[in-house]
Amino acid sequence: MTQLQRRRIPDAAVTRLPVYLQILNNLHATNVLRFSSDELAVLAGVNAAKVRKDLSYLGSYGTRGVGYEVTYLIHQIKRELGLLREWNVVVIGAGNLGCALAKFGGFAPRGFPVVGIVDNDPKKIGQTTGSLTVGDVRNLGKMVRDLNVTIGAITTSTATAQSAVDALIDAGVASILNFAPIVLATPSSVSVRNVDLGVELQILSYYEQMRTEQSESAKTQTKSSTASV
Amino acid sequence: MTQLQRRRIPDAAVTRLPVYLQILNNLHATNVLRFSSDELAVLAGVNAAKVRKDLSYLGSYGTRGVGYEVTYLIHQIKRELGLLREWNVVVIGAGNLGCALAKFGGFAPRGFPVVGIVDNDPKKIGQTTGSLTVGDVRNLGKMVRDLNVTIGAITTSTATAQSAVDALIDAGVASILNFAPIVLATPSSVSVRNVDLGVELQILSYYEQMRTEQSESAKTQTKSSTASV
DNA sequence: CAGACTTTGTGAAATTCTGCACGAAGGCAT
DNA sequence: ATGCCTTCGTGCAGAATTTCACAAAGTCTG
Repeated sequence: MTQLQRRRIPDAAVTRLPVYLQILNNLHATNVLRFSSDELAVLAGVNAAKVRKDLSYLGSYGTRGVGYEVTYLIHQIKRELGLLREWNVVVIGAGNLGCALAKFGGFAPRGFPVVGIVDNDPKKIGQTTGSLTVGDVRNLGKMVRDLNVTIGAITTSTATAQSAVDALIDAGVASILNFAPIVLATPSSVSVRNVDLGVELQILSYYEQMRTEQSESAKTQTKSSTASV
Repeated sequence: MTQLQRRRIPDAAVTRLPVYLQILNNLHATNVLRFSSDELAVLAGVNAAKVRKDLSYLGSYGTRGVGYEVTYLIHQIKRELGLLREWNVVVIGAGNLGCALAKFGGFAPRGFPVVGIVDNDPKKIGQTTGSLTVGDVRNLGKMVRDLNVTIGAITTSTATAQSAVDALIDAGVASILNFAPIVLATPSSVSVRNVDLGVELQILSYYEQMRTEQSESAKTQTKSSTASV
């Protein structure tokens, strides 16, 4: 029972906590003070017991017979996810997507300021996008150190994505958001989250086809699946 | 009892098949004819037994002692995922992201042509983006029927995302790619895939914080578990 | 303050997913 | 053909995740 070390939260629960946080922020914005696991479960589209178990990984912050306090739970989730501080982001690849991310102001207020953008194309280096100037990818190491970067977003072409991630890891960045449609080779100490619309569409295609075939065979069976990233 | 119906593939496997397909397409492009489960496992960053089990859901298409044929497997995965036909996509919300998706030509060649884009803002309706003209969301039903749309991509503001998905479901669309940072309320017969960069960043934040704390404590602790996503 | 009512927190069962281990099935060399 | 080598396909056990079910702990009412 001596649990000085932080409790480890199951991966599956970690992916749901940001969703809960989003919902609680909305509740807070509409002046809701308290919520029950049942209410949150409906809003998040999951089982109520799962909500309670997920929240219990943070500690026992509910009150039996009453529920949870919105603001307090928001704080606890933020604490657990490491959102009480900022994590600086650098974008690699100053193409359409990279520049859009750099210009988009929506990440800084959520704690993920984009503090730099780099490319390997001499024609792009030096151009400005939003409030940032595109740097040379060869100076990535210095940039990471000077600007205290912890997260790298890869928006390069597929062909250069692997060298981009190698450069990031070299520079000491261990959290990567990858937009290139490729599986990156990384040591297991590095976290990678892939965002690939092609993959998402193909997953939808599978379930769509299942439905199509099912309604064509016009019989019993109504099994469906909903998936979230 | 009678198993005329298609084998049901586990959800976890369905999400990996598109990744395998991607890799096999690359192998094909570099004139590789055959591959073993081991080779694909390395490229996909997963266990070889998992690869074999995943592929076995398609049928027994490997040759013992030899491996799998690249082109044949590509075809089988496409068949299973429903990628031998096209699935038409409509974009709801003609903002930055919506227009970018409409203009981006990368989906049509992969079997997901964007055939329409709509908005509810009179100022946007009638404008052209790429080869498409922004339609009125009130005509969504007709558009879905006339253009045989099966997938809807929601790129509206958070505030209008729910009414957008309601309209899609009304129109008979049951596969939804949602970019709005909100959990959509949908019947269980509808498939939803969420793409939310904020959620992804927050997940990365959790594991980054775990690493940070671990390297800071870097003492006395006997139990050290490595976190990898 | 007692009893009815609500909702949490969590063991335990059920389900899903993963990975090992090995028999089966092919190729290849002699 | 025979025997060796490689690699698939899969049964099974263990891990992870989800769900159930209920005691515990609180509120509320009269």
